[in-house]
Amino acid sequence: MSSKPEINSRATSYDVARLAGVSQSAVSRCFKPGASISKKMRDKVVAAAEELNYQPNAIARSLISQRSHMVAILISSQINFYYPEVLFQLSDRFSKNGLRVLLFTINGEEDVADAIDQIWQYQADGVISASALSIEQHQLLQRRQIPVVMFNRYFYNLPTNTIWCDTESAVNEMISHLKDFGHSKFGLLRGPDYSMVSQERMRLVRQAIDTHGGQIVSESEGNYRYESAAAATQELMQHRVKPTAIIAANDMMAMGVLDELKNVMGKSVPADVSVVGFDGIWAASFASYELTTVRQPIGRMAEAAVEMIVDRIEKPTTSTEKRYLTGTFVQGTSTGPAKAK
Amino acid sequence: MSSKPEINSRATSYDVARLAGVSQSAVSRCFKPGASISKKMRDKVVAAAEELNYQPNAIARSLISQRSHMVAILISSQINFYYPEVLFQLSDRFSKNGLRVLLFTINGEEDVADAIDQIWQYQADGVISASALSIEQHQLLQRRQIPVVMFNRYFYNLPTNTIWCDTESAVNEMISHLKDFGHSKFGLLRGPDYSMVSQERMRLVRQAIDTHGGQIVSESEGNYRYESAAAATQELMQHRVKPTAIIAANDMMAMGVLDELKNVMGKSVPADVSVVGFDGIWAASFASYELTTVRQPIGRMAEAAVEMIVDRIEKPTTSTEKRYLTGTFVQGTSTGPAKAK
DNA sequence: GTGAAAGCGCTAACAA
DNA sequence: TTGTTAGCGCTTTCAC
Repeated sequence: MSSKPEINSRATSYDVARLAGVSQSAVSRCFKPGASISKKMRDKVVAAAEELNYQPNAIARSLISQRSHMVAILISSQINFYYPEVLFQLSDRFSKNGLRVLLFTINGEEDVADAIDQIWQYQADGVISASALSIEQHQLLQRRQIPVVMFNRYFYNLPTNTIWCDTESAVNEMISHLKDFGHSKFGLLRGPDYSMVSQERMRLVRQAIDTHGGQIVSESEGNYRYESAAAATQELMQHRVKPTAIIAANDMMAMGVLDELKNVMGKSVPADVSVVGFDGIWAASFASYELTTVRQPIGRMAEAAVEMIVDRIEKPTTSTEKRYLTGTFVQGTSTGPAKAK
Repeated sequence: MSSKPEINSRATSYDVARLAGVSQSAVSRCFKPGASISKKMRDKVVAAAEELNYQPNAIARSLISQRSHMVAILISSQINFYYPEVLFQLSDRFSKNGLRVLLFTINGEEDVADAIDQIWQYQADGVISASALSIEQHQLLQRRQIPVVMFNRYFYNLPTNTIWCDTESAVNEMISHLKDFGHSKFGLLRGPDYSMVSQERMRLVRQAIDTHGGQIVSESEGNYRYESAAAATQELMQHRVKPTAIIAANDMMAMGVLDELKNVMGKSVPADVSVVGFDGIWAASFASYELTTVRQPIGRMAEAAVEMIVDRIEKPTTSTEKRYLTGTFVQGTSTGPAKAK
């Protein structure tokens, strides 16, 4: 009766072993899936464990087995609806895969450096980066043998594990859709210059406009955030030749464009101007916006990212891979016939 | 020259000690803030550590020191803009405090139970719960001596650490504001019945309506989510006596109400109906909504939560505390003069 | 199938 | 101030 450890103090595998009258290693085996152990032994141990409320100490386990079963997620803490969607999708899936999430919200370059150190110190098994990562930082992780999967970003000419959204055909559809509505004068709202996502999207847009005909009458740059769209919209619309359709590099800014046009400039969307975005975030589907956009299959991308990192953790020699998931064109009510001249 | 450990294999404090020609414990001390160590020794160790790219293994440190420096955050993964705001605020602050975040996104009751086990196994130093937690689950954490801070929820008659938003005076202002606009027929859109936040908000609303005069002509219930507002709005407006102002238990639903009224029912807001919400989430301030609402000081609440859990971690005997931060009334453009009969 | 024993990498007495 | 030593709680050979 007195073999119970102090109330309040946590039971260890030794306590369980003593109570069950077996060796400590037997207890360990009992909690290791697929270990060879007789039913009788298992029952004894489980009973003792239950009585003592025993659960293995994951920290000790990590130390000896060199596997923390923790995965780090790096994600921008910028207020932007895209990141939370990605984060929650990833997190939900990691827990289903028996992995814990170590969260690092990133506000600036220093945060990344710090996160990378913590990842190293805490022996995270892998990293998903949905935040800016420099080549040096990526290489540092590689040198430390920590598998990395980049979410929606990659480096040129560098083997990386990447989940990317291929929007080429969707962009084509989008421009063709605008063209069908009679649009030929486009305004472009780019993302930040350093953003590969923005570069790629804008490249595809230009290419599609070339193909389908039309011209870009004005351009401006935002920082992906809602607020940045207000000034950018003014800039786009102040041009001598006004665009009849505005293409923003992400939904967040497209929502800002729409709001500026409707609620500040007194324009009507899509009667006066059509607006399109990229991402397919949830908010873009709200009745006040109903954006026409190119949707990323965020759920499937998260699924793929988790799968990819799990594979690399289990088999570190697995070669790098880029997975391109196809984005889809989604027609909302933010686009309509171009206003007759 | 050959005392360097295998390239690729991580350096330990022993490797550093060997290279620096000192004892392993000296290395340990060097990385422990405030340990007594001579400058000369520190320089030697730091140089060796740098050469080997040494950083202490946090897992081993946690095992021996019984402090993981990890804090668990439980948060609903429901698609609702409120939670991500809270999560990012908390996470940013935890990293500033030298604590790592172990994230648990919660989809249902089972997820909570699972998270609680993981928290125990991973020896999280503390827990912030911004998700539903049963009394039993809370008590289990208490029995395991893990400090818990509840974010925006608490139990009656049970000592808990809680961060709560006091909206009483703001609600009064809100109702008085509506009254000034000539509103006297209110529609209430409650949150789920089990939600204390909703109960409290609705209680204060009723109380304020009693005080200022007016009647509740119709009521319905939603689940806090945007989508649930559509049907609820129809229900509210189908009543014989129609409300001129609708009060929703959170902004997310208020946005849904506004969209249903404007974009589906063809009403004008606030000309036909006024709409108010609770929370003060970022999206509620977008030009398409500009909700009149009661704002929670989310940043300060997060700050308080972090402070509270840090205190409890450092001094476990600290008594429980409830902190009530005051919400503020924010006037948007979703409210205006009541339509003359 | 089971037990004994050797660590994983670190911190924290305790001596010197 | 520094080094020696004993674990933290577990996994994993290795005998039996």
